[in-house]
Formats: sequence, C-alpha cells, structure tokens
Amino acid sequence: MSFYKTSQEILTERLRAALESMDLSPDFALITMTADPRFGDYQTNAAMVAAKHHKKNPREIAAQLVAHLNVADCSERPEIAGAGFINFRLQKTFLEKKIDELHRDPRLGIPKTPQPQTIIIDFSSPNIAKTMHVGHIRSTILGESLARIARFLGHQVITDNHLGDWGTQFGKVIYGFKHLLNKESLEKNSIQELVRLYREVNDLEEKDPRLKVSVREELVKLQKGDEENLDIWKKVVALSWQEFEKLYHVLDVSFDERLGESFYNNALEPLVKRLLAKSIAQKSEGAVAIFFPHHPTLEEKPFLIQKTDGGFLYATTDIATLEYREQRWHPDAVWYVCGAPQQLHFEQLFAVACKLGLTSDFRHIAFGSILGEDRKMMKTRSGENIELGSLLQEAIDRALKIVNERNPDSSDEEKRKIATTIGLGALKYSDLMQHRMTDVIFSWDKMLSFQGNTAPYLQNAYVRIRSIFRKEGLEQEERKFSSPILITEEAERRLVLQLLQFGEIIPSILVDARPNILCLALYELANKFHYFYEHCPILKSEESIKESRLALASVTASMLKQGLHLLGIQVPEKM
RNA sequence: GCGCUCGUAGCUCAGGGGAUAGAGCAGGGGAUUUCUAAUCCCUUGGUCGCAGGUUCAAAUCCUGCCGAGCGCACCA
Repeated sequence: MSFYKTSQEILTERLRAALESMDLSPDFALITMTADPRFGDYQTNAAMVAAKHHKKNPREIAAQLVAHLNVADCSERPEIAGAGFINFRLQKTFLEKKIDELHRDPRLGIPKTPQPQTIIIDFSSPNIAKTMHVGHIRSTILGESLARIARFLGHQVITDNHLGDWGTQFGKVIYGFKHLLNKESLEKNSIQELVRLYREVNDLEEKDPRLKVSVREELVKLQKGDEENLDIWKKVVALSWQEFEKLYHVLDVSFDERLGESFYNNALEPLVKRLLAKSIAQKSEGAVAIFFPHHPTLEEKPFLIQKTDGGFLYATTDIATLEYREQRWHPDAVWYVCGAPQQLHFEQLFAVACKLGLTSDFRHIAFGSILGEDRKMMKTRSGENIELGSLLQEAIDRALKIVNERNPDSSDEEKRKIATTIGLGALKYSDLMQHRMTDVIFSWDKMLSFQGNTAPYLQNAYVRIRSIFRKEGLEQEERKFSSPILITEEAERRLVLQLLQFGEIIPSILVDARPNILCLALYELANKFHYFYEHCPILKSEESIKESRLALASVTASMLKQGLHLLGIQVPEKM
C-alpha cells in the first residue's frame, strides 16, 4: 500500500489549512490543473468563491491566502492573477522528488480508491444464434475498459455477459434445425448456418403464414422443457458461444459470469405473480404492466412484463436479474453498458428497482451509434449489419498492409503479430477516444492514419523507447533504473508533469464512465514524449544526464503500456 | 404528441461555471549524416445553432425556439 500523494492532493491540503487559519471554509479549496501553462501548473479559484460568499474583494482575499499558504517545499511563490486566481508553479526539485517516487511505485503514482465498491458491469450481451456485429463493439470495448480501470483502482468488479440466449428466435431456429439443416455447413461455419436457418424460416413464414403455427409449437415445446428441443437449444447455445469466444479472445475481453436470459427462466413466472400481489404490477389490456403514475416523464410509459399470450419479456428478465444480483453480490453499483436508444428502458427498469427497495447505484452507461461516412447507421452494401469478425479481420489486414510497407525485413510471423496489435488497437482506440455519447463516424483511414490522436501514434512512442533500450542491450530490464531523474530542459519538465498527472486523471474516469479522458492524457503523454525525444538526446548525453533520461523514458514506456492496457490495448515491441 | 441525445474551425472531435475556446486532419512554410520521420517545429482558419435569463464570471447552468438523430404496449 503506497502513501503516494498527488501534487493536487498536496496543494489542496495546504490550501485547506490556509483557509482554516483565516476562518474560511476549507470547502473552498478546489485545486485544478491550469488550462494554459502561462498560468503555472495548478490554480485555484478559492479566493473568488470565498470573496463572493463573504462579499469581499477577491484580490484582497487572494493576497491574504497567499500569505497564509505554506507551499515553500513544493511551489514557487503563488501568483495572483486576473480576477483573483491563485496560480502555482511547482518547483523543479519537487517535481524531481515526485517523479522519483512515481518511478519506484509499482502503481506508477496512481492511488487506489479510498472507498472500494462492489461493481457489477453488464456488457456486450450478444444474441445467441446470431452473429456479433458492429452494434456490439462499443459495449464490448467500453465495458472491458471500465472493468479494467475499476479493478485497477481497487474496486471489486464482476463482469457479466447477459447473453440473449432465450426468446422467440428459438422457435424459428429449432424449426429450421429440424427441417432445413445443412450439417456440413453447421460444422464448418455454425453461426452462419444458424443465421441462414433463421432467415429461411422467416422467408418461408412470409410465403406461407400457416408455418407460423408449427414454429410457435416448437417454441412452446422448448419452453415446456421438451427434451429434443432442449437438446437442440443447448447445442445452438454451445455453438454460438464457441464463436463468440473466438472473437472475445481476439479482442482480449473476458467475463466473470455469463448468466444469459435463460438463467432467469424459472424466476419469471413467480416474479410476475409477486409483483401483481404487491400491486407493483397490474393487468392491462390482457397483458401485465408496471405503471409509474407519479413519475414526471414515465407516467404515460408503461413497462410491460407479460404479454397477452402469457409470454415474458426482456423487461421481466431484467427485473429478475436485478434481484438475483442483489441477493448474490449485494453490489454497491450496477453498470449497464448499453446503447443510448435504450435509455427509456433503463429509466423504467431503475424505477422498478426503486419500487422494489433496491438501493444500488444503478447506471446506464449509454453510448452513441457507429455511423458510416454518410452519417447513416453503418451497414454492408446489401443493407445488413457488418459482422464483428470481418470488421476485426479488416482492421488487421489494413494494418498488415502498412506494416509490410514499413517493415519489409521482419518475418511474416512478426509482421502478423504487429499488424494485429496495431489494427485492433486502432479500432478500439478510435471508439474509446471519443466522448461516449457522441456518435462515431467510422473511418479506417483516420484510425489507422498514425497521426494525431490514434492508437498507433501512442504505440509508436512506446516502440521508440523500446528501441533505445534495445540499442543499450537493456531489453527486458527497463525498470531497473533507479538513478534520479533530473530536469534540465523544459521538454523534460513538461513530460514529468504529464506523467505525474495520471494519478489525478485516472480516478476521475469513473465519475462519469469516460475512458476518453484517459485517451486524451495518453495522447498528451505521447506528444510530450515525442517532443522530449526530438529535443533531448538520450544515448549521446553525458553519463548522469543519460541515466536520468533513460529513467524518464522508462517511466514513460511503463505509463504508456499501463494506460493502454487499461483501455484493453496492447503495445508492440517494434512497428 | 411526449421523452432522450446531439448542434463548437472546411472535415473529425475535445472542453460541460473561470482567464485570450483547444487538438487532429485538410491548406501554407520548415526540420532528417536518426535514439524508428509512423516524428517534430511554425502558420492560416471560430457570431461555440438562434434568442432571452441566472452569475463577479456562461461554449458550459435555466427557459423558449430552430435543426438532426433516436425512443415511446405485447422484439431485444
């Protein structure tokens, strides 16, 4: 357990002390990074806020605050500027001390949360007997990244893949399985064959509506536990999961649980009965619904939990899931990483949770859509969803083409490995770097362009560092440097400051589930490293400077690797 | 009709009470006997959709309007 304190924490403590000694509320002590280096490294508006509160002159309060501030060990003399800002510029020796602490810290100066929580993250959730497509990518990548970040910060995280493994589609699939199956095709490409069956039954139904009766019978038989249909169902689930697992493996994504909808099957009927008995739900037009008469926006939006024909719905399963998770894990928070179009559903679901007396912090981590360059939902030419598998393959293929041009000397094996790291990294990063609510306009050229805020740009910074160490014959031991890091150039100062700020930035990601904050920080880190790299020779420098710069490069590499890891992105050794 | 989300540079996006609104791409100009130029430096470009309001301070919060997308009873 490290007792590492960030610069922000130290300044905040000092500011609180100063405020208290002036009989002002320490709650005014808010320290932020400056937007512009001209104003120093950190700033506070405390004087303005306090002045407002006590109807005094902000610049006078600022002057008094500065007089009471004890920061001689970390900051240059604080400066008062503008309407009453107090600006801090950290001392060189302080920065050197902090970066040395960070260098020795296995957590790279990123503190664990003081209040660890149990957090369930529900993400990805594809449908069985269908292919995963672009629509699943944001949930999968965002969810995985949030899970990694929350875990790293010390939370207990349970990831759950809530598979769509039960539902009306199985009537069609089972009917097709019995009458139209191509066994060879099932072995070769199981999901494709299952999708084909589903579509063919769909088409046949349209031509001959009488077929619907038979399809419906298969579904009912399955729901009643018919052995043959249950076997087919199990087989379909297993085959689908196999295919999903391949994709998750490629994506480097894993789950603690995969409790699909079928898991809650037996809970649904008693659940609806119970909700009716408690008058939380009511019969309505032959169906069963939950109403929210006192809710400002939901009063005209019923939440349906049982159909007229007795069947249950998505909502029913979700309520059962809510209760199951509560009983088993007693979570402090439950995060649903699911697209923005489903906001109403979650608003209703959480309102039900409230009626049931569940008090976890339920959050719908919503995100925008992935659009084509025409700004319409991304589809293939024939109007179908783009399969995730082919998307991943294309990312790798496109990267391979570039790697072939840049590294003609590497072995094919090595090139493929590099291309995989770069291609998938680019794809994931292009998704995570944007604010999650903004629609992504999908562009291969942009994400793989290697310029600007892209994964390859970050990976390249890492590769440059590794190359230096290779040249020195220190390939594996980059962290063994314990020589002090000296700040002799502005480029070094900027880089050090950026490195130190990760301890402040990373915990803030979870406030609103926004890994794009981390992306931006990593981009700035890479940018500052490149600047340092151009301006400060390392290997050619005189011994103590060389050791210092090697150490600085080493910490930078560790931070890049760790930061990208938290995004679910890997780094290549060469590229 | 009700609701949700979005509207910032030519394009793609950050910033979501704090100082003169920032990046990248595209456009213009420069740097390479290399520690990987997949890089770096300089530069052009903005009525933050519009109108009010709150505030010492608004791109940011509130209200209204305009525009786009999405969702609203038996799919998930």
